[in-house]
Amino acid sequence: MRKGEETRAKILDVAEAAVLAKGFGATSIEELIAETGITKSGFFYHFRDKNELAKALLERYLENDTRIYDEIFGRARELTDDPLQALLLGLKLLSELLADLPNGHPGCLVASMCVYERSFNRDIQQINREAALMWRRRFRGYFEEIVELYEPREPVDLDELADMISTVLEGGIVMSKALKEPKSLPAQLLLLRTFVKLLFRGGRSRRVDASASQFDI
Amino acid sequence: MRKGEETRAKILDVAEAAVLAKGFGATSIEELIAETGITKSGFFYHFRDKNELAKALLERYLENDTRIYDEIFGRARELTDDPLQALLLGLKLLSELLADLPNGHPGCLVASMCVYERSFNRDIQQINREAALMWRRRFRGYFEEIVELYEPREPVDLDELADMISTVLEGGIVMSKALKEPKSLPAQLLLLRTFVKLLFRGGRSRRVDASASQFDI
DNA sequence: ACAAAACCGTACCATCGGTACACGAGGCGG
DNA sequence: CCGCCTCGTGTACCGATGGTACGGTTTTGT
Repeated sequence: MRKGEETRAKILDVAEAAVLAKGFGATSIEELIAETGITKSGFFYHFRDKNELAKALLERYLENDTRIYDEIFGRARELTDDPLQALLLGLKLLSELLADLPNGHPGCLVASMCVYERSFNRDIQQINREAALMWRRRFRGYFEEIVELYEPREPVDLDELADMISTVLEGGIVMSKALKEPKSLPAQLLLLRTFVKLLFRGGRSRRVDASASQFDI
Repeated sequence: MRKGEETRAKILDVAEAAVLAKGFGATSIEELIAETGITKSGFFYHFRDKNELAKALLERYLENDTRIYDEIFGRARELTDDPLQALLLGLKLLSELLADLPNGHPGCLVASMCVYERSFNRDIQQINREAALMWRRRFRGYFEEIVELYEPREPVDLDELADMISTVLEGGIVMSKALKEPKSLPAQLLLLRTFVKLLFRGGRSRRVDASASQFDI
């Protein structure tokens, strides 16, 4: 029981690295079992087909993703009472985390699977969609707290605003890879941070004491 | 000689649609020749291997891409003397164009090929990089004109700012596909437009007559 | 009319995803 | 200690695919 999950995890580890490096289609099962030290039968014992591998890969990736976001934005929230400051700090922390990755961001599995689209099962597309909606809910929640205190200088839809964080992250990953400049991704995230700052700061604050919002984190 | 290019173009048409729908790896040559009405030998007469198909595909895609940008931002530039207004108008026109695509943006080949990365030849990666740098130069040019007249409210790097347009476009495509909401991409682009507006407007204008910049396009 | 360009037909090969099925090591409870 | 279940191994096989090789044929420009 324990051993099985170990092997399974090892397959997923190897597969994730390969998929992020070469794409899902270019990752062969034979290559995975060679590096894992397993046989073909062994592989198909754990995963019925390649589709189920993709599913498991995606689910594990998203769990880890959620954990990281919870940690970063949770920590930011602990450090300040102001929701705007918390988000700005969270974006900065995330940017620093991304900048510290030695070889740049390895790539996003969601984006990787999005490219394939119709080659995959419906449930994978569903997982992808739910992941995007999950991100939207998360960041929208942050922005809802913010607009209770700060009036945006321009009218914006909170869903779209929330989506922009995911958009810049996904786009930043693509552009970082295209440019071969790992620093591009964290830079773009900081630029998005500037946008959030411009959007809510300098505008009329809805709360009485807005002095704290003038500090630059 | 003319006929050859016709067939070649037809192959590229079929291939582009297939690649954008299913990804490059999931697109089989046999499928392409079936839909093109050509034989395998005929295919390999035009392209030495799949790699060269990818290269031709990418080059053609980028030429078309450049043409569209030239047209849109050229038209915007003709309609106003103000570089900021021109860019804001261009972004709006581009957003409208993207919103009018019935099935949403078909996908970006650059992003599609970025995912594959190491499965491709060096020259494809090089083309990808040069495409990204080309976009950077284009948009940086626009921003350079702008900063001569408008002082940004926050200090920004012009390369990063230029990259953000590509970033939002690429990320918007990914998120649109993940969310299955084609309208997300044009919405994100308009949000980026809001950012540009906030960044340069309301700040001190460097020119004497800044009244025109207060019009909302 | 002639040569080059633009294919067609066929045969073949290695790899890959996937199936099927028989068998074996190891732990765990009874 | 027996038998069962988990977790695999080993082998053989299938269809599809990318790719090669090569000879033949049609189409086209000149």
